[in-house]
Amino acid sequence: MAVTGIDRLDGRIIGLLAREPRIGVLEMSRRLGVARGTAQARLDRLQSNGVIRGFGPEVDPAALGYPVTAFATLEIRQGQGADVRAHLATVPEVLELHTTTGTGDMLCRLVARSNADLQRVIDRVVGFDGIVRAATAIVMENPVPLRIIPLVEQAAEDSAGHD
Amino acid sequence: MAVTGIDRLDGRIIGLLAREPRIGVLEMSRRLGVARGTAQARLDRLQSNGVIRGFGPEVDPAALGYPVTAFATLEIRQGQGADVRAHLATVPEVLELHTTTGTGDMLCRLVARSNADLQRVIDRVVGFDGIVRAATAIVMENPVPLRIIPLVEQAAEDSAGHD
DNA sequence: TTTCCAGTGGGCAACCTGACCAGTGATATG
DNA sequence: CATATCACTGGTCAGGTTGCCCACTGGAAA
Repeated sequence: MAVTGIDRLDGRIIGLLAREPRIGVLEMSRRLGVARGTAQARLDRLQSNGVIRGFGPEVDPAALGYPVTAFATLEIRQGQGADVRAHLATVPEVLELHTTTGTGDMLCRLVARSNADLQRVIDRVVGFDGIVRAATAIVMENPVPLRIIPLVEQAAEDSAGHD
Repeated sequence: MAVTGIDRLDGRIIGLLAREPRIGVLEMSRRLGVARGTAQARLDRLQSNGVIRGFGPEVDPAALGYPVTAFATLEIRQGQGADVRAHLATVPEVLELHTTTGTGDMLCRLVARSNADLQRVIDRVVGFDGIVRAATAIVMENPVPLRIIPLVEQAAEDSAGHD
């Protein structure tokens, strides 16, 4: 079914939702200048498409007492990948894990209560047999926090031609 | 301001919201077995605390036509940091940017329409004077997608003692 | 003891949702 | 050309939810 293109209206819906997440379908249709049913249908489609995965609460780890973020590049012993994945999944401070090409085999995002606490987290992460080596980079600043709107706008424009 | 501890009830609220984001305060209070006002007040506090940053839609880049994710480690020429940050902020495919300690100076998350397209994105990213060198790791699998619930539970348990 | 705070349980009007429906214009399809 | 199909409009409806109010309770701190 080709790529799930989105048009400008879809883009505006996502933008609106990003700016004011608690907005209802009715208010949304008013701002967009379309009928409520249309806004409803578009939103339903975006969700069943998988373009919008959900509206989960965005929790700030810092506010939870975990102000330190780090990225760790892990080198894995051959054939231990599955075990390492399972191990890392049990560590709450591992927020995200990817397997990658390149120098390391895996990349994970960690948080900790302090720089000192990061040592504990890293020990727990690498204290597992399949992990050969770990290189950690502590995050100092976050000039661009995780964002999606510019990409949504790009995608909406791209598909505008054949729409 | 001490650390913004959360207790078990807060933890359950966040968990509930994560599982069923479209749930209302009334239904939430029913599930939690507390009065509606309590659920309301807790939720308000979590939001003004900054623990819950918002309820923005989670958009899947893959569904938008960007199925390829990569991480790039950038080395920056001394004193060019601010310029590079500004440059990267203008690239829609840059989803996230951090300045870090360690081998590189910055780490950014990229998406692209294909492996071939990733070349275009990287060219655009590094086609800027202040960037000395870039090392890119393409994401193959994502065994642990960005998550927060385990950490929330951890935080809720930790503060349960002195609560 | 008094005050403060979080929580309870209830009530109220206004609003929103999900579900319908008939009608319209544009775009395929025969 | 006639006919489906599709997305959209604009409207209705009952039922649920929200935001706001109130009085009351129990625990903790001053």
